[in-house]
Amino acid sequence: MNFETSYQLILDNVGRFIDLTELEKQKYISLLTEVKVKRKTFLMQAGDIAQYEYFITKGCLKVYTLDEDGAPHISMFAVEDYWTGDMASFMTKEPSRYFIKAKEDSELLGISRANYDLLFQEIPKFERFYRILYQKSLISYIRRSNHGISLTAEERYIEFKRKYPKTVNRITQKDLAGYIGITPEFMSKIISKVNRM
Amino acid sequence: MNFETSYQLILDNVGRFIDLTELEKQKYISLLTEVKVKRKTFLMQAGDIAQYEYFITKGCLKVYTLDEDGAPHISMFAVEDYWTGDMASFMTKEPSRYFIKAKEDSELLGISRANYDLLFQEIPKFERFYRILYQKSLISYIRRSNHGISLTAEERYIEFKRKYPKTVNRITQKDLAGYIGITPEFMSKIISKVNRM
DNA sequence: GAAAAAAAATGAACTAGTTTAAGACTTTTA
DNA sequence: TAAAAGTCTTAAACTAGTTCATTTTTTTTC
Repeated sequence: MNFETSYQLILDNVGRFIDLTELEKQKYISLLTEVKVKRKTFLMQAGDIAQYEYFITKGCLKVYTLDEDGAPHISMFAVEDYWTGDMASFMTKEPSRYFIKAKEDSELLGISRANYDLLFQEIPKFERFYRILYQKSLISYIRRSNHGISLTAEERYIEFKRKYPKTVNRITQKDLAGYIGITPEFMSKIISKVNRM
Repeated sequence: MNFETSYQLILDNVGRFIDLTELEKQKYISLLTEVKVKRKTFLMQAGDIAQYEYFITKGCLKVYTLDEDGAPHISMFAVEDYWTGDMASFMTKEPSRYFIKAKEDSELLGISRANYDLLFQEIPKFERFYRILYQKSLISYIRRSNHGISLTAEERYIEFKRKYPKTVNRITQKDLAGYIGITPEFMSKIISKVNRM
């Protein structure tokens, strides 16, 4: 993808919540870093300090941790038009416990911590953009953390399919199990049961 | 509690992230509504549209939903210096699925949706305040929704006790079970096991 | 396009957490 | 302050989800 196109994507995303002048758009874009990651390579690993927050313009990545037993727990699948990273590490500058690995060749736009801080000084309107972005994310995380605790694994799978019908086809059953919070074996059973219904 | 004191609490809370002039403080306070709720009464019920977001200056409330079987799922215990409400309903003006019930006589400061919108026009700095507030909440919800899925009930209980040692003593075991996501019977077993260790 | 590696399916034995029920203890209300 | 209502404990039978082991199918790599 040429960068014109990927800049257009991020400007459209920002444009949903705030209006920018041409000058502000140029300034904003000058603060971004273009990043490409090949399939099966890491954008970030546990132990790293998160240097960037990313906007995905192309591809698919998984964000996950490993528990003490080495079992993966997937916290999100990041696809086009999504923001990703480890915000806790990005803000505190402490080492992350997350891995971010590309499932497909992917293209991202990153903002460094220094530029993120600068952005608010240069274009204070971005406080509003992030206020609304975080507010919306918060609403969906609150819903997810309640659902996670009150629905059965089968219900969570049906919910995921309903909410992200395209993403289901881009990820393996094993990764979906890691997201839903069950073993791949049980995921397999659920899927064959749901398909039979 | 006199209102001087409760205003001081909310101004201190806001003051952690932004600096306000005396004039801005007065303006802000003029947008707030004082609310008292007696123990065992509701601040809000499922079906209501959330008219306010609340800051708690005194007391303890539980925020919960009921699932199809009528079983309660508690999403938070709100105590002094916390913010609460149903942000989804507050923003979209759609009916809430949450109940908020006082566990102790409580005092709150509410901001209505109209005043919340006005606040950003009058004191744009508040975009920054809420950007930071939501960002921090998001970080802790992301952590919680991952923990919820990867820890056992016993581990979640130990984690809760470590993180909110004071709150544990203000709520019943039954409510704690509703928060942890297990039955009161199993909560009872976990507590007697953990105390024996 | 063959070989190697990874993912998916299936089944049997197991465990964390639920359900139901009943009695003891504590708090609330009149 | 007695009665009622709610909370906590314990235990036995149950179910959703795990673990481990094996085979089949799909994807990746050279």
